[in-house]
Amino acid sequence: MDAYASYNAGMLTQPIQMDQRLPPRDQWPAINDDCPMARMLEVLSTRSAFLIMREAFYGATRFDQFVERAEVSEPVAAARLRELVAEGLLEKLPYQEPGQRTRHEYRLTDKGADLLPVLVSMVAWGDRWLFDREVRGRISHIGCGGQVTAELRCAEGHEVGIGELELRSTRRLPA
Amino acid sequence: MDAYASYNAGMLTQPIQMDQRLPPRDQWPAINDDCPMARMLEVLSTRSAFLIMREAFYGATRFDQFVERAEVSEPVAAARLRELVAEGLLEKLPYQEPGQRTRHEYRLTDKGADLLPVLVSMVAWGDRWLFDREVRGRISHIGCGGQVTAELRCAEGHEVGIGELELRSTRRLPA
DNA sequence: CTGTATCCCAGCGGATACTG
DNA sequence: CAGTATCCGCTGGGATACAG
Repeated sequence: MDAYASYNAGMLTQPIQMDQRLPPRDQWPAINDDCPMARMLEVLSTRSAFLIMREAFYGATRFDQFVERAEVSEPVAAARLRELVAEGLLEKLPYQEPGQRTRHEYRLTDKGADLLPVLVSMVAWGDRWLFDREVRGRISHIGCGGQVTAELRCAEGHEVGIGELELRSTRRLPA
Repeated sequence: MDAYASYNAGMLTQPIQMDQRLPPRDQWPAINDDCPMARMLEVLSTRSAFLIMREAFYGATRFDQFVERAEVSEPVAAARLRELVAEGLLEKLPYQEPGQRTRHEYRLTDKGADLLPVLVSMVAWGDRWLFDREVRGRISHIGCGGQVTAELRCAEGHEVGIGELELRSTRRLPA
């Protein structure tokens, strides 16, 4: 029980089969190696990476746009863009406007675009708790125009509050 | 137009009144000072802070639990816990079990608990893109038992994809 | 316009040892 | 059990200058 409690410490980790025997303690994988949140923080580890991604969502595609709008220095922008491309969150594509030389643009990949719920929920939290406001109309649904937020919902469609959550530890056993 | 385009560079910032005259460029507030996401990253700036918060959600309350489960060193845990308490994400409460001396426990505040959508969306992204899986049952709704995820939804209840979003720049003018 | 090279500083975070 | 003190290496990130 104590072993399980300790082993299952990561809420945000992998599925566990509770009926299996546990391997020796020293063979347990590190919690953070199996935690998708911890791994996500390795991909998007720095403040500047978030800022670059923010501007990519807003529509920045060129190097100087990222530098100015994310308010980071050129070396930092270059490093983050290179890393984000390597991680597959952005892609660097050649394009050519008529009569211009070939240029490159940074575009969100599906993998990168799928981070939007993370950014949106961060924004919602910041608005509520750091600016003490609920901002409406920042992001809306094309067509119906409804305000878009990141909310916790269950498969049945119910909106879920923090008190209505059942958190199951889901640590996977090592192979 | 160019001025507006540049001034409005932050998708994730504050409401702008487009019909007002702009102040001189050098009086514009820094983009990141007005961006709730950037400000949120100051509060929760480090990897270890996220790990500590993760364990708080999972139920850790004591110092040694945070150290073991978040896999951070004692000095780091102490520093992060102190900062998170100062920021109001956790609170340090005295408690006493019968026959024991007074101890302290770290509890999520409302402000801290409200970060759950951020963590959940990070987890969902990590599961999908770093572990190549969709995990079901990690977090569920007490009562109906339905899987809980952080989704982008509009006020009308529609699930919103990345292509269906209208991002309005909402930068507030300086006072 | 899109970077790279170099220098420099501050802060994160581990290891170790020590205290109430 | 719950930290603090100290040391030290690594990295993020700014400033500046230079290059294709």
